[in-house]
Amino acid sequence: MSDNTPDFHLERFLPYLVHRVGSRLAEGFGDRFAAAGVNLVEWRVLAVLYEFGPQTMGDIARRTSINASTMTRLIGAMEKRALVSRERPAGNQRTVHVRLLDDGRRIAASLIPDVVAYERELSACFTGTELHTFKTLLAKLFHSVTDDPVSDSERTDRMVV
Amino acid sequence: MSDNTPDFHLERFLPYLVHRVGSRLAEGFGDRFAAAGVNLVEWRVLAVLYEFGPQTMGDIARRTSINASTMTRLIGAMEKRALVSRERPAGNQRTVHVRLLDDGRRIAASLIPDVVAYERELSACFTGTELHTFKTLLAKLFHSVTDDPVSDSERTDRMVV
DNA sequence: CAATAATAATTTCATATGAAACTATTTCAT
DNA sequence: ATGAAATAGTTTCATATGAAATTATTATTG
Repeated sequence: MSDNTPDFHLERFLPYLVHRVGSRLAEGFGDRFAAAGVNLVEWRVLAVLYEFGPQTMGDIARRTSINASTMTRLIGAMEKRALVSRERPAGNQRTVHVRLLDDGRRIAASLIPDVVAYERELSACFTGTELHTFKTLLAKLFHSVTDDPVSDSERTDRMVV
Repeated sequence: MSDNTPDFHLERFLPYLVHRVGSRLAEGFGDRFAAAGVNLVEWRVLAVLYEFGPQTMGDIARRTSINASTMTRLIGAMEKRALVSRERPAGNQRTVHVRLLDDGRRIAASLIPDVVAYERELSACFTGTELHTFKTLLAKLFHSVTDDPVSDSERTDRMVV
């Protein structure tokens, strides 16, 4: 054993495993949105707005793992299509609150059954227990490598409501 | 219950969970390569060459989930830096065999301890059993959504050797 | 054994992306 | 309260990316 490199196998390397699964899932996702007139990243934005309600650019960026400058452009484009609205709230003028408009909400809602079906297809290889375990471990890992998943505006909303 | 949309929660939605974990892991990965003079996608290429030996452009593309045209550019750049070599083999002139050169192999080998350490940090939130289960489920899902992970040249290698 | 189809890689082209610089607003410290 | 630091979002700019067209080679089939 004069070899000092640890024994390493790509097929059991965590980032590799996650990356390839992520790529594959994203690919398979594509066509499901074409009909609704949105792409994958736009779906992600609609989904977090649908799920968590009105929120700041930064919150959406964090929740979708989309870069801030990309987010500016993305929300700009979605605003033009009247899927979302943008507003600087009176309370904090440096933030921008984004909210779903009717068309955006309609599209989001119409996609839910599709994505649920997609997930069901994907999960066909798992038992119910496996699926549950898998999701739990994914969430656990995510939280472990994340300091603050999401910040202010969500909390503000909770307090206000 | 006049509501016909299935109850849907993003935080338990498989593609969402995978995507955000993947993004996070990729981010954390970045700086570990800067010193060695390669970026994330270049690391991926080096890693599959290191693990699976000489192979075609297509094989690398499939294994790394990197698009074919991106791969052409990427291998071109790595060839210029003498990390890999490119050759049209006599047997099949329409394929291109890529192999690690000394510098590429050296860099790959030098990064292994780093990425192993990175994985260990990531896995700190898991028990040994959880980590094993997690990887197994990731691999299972990947294979389930994949027809043919990798094709010819690898098999050819096996037969020839 | 041509003619056609399929495959592998590359090139072109239009678009998407992220880092860094910039602007505006709010928070902090003295 | 005033100046300094921090934060949120946008803009600029250079680079990365993928889809489709292109070229070259190998397989198929009539």
